[in-house]
Amino acid sequence: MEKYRKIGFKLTPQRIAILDYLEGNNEHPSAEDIYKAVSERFPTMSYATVYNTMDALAEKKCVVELNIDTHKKRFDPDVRPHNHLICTKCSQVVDVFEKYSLDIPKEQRQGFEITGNLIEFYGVCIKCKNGFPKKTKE
Amino acid sequence: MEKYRKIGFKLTPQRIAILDYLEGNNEHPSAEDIYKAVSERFPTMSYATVYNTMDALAEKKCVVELNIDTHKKRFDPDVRPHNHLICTKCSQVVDVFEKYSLDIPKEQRQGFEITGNLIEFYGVCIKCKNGFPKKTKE
DNA sequence: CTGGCTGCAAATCTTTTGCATCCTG
DNA sequence: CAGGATGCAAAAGATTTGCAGCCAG
Repeated sequence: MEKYRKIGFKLTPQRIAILDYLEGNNEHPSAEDIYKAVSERFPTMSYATVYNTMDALAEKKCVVELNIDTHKKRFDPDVRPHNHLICTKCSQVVDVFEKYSLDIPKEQRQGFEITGNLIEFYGVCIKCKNGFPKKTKE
Repeated sequence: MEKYRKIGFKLTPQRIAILDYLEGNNEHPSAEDIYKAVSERFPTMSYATVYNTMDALAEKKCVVELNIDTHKKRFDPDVRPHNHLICTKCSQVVDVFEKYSLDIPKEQRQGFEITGNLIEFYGVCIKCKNGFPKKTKE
């Protein structure tokens, strides 16, 4: 926790509650997930605070924003380089730490300077395969 | 054009205008881009029609929906399997047709049945590198 | 004490929906 | 001529913003 203060991230009770929720969380929660979980402890918690906090954390590279859903940002508190495996039925996202080194042949780079890559694997998770899909909106 | 009618896709003047706009377009346009371009010819064109048409095309696999931006869907009229290279400064997206075969070791699959993958390469395009970034909102 | 943080409400942006009308096949 | 498509306006969902009051450093 001290590390946050050191990098100029002011710790408030709300922020600590969010950090607690994110600690070790590998469910790639959305802003809504975070809001719902944390507002149980902080009934006055607002979305503005969730978004502010997540923006600040992303800026300090303490969290990664995922563009997996089109119109719902999700957050990954694990900032180690890794890829994702996404269930096409229930949208669950799990981490894949296998390393892949990918290169684009020069002829195909179109002048870009490559800085990195992200692999999204798609599949069907074990629950959905067995006919017990986790409920989601879509 | 005949091929659309054959697969049960009813052709209206608006739809033909959208298809014309998409033909050979490799700029991965958003609904807004499509709406703006096509409504010049069809002043009464509505977003509802753009979304309806794109949904219908996606369902017939004539177009692919891209989740590159968080809350702005983009469309790719090129349905051949390929990956994308995205400029982190101006959000331009270019196609990469190099083939990569990626596999997740069994131990890391967590019971998933893998169906596919998508690679997003990140980089800085030649214009942004040279200090002439294409204007975007963000 | 001061600048950054909070929380409410209102605004914004993208996408969806309801529905009466229109027109392709 | 029937069923799907259109287009308007309103609704919905996610995120952002304005701003007054609060509190960590």
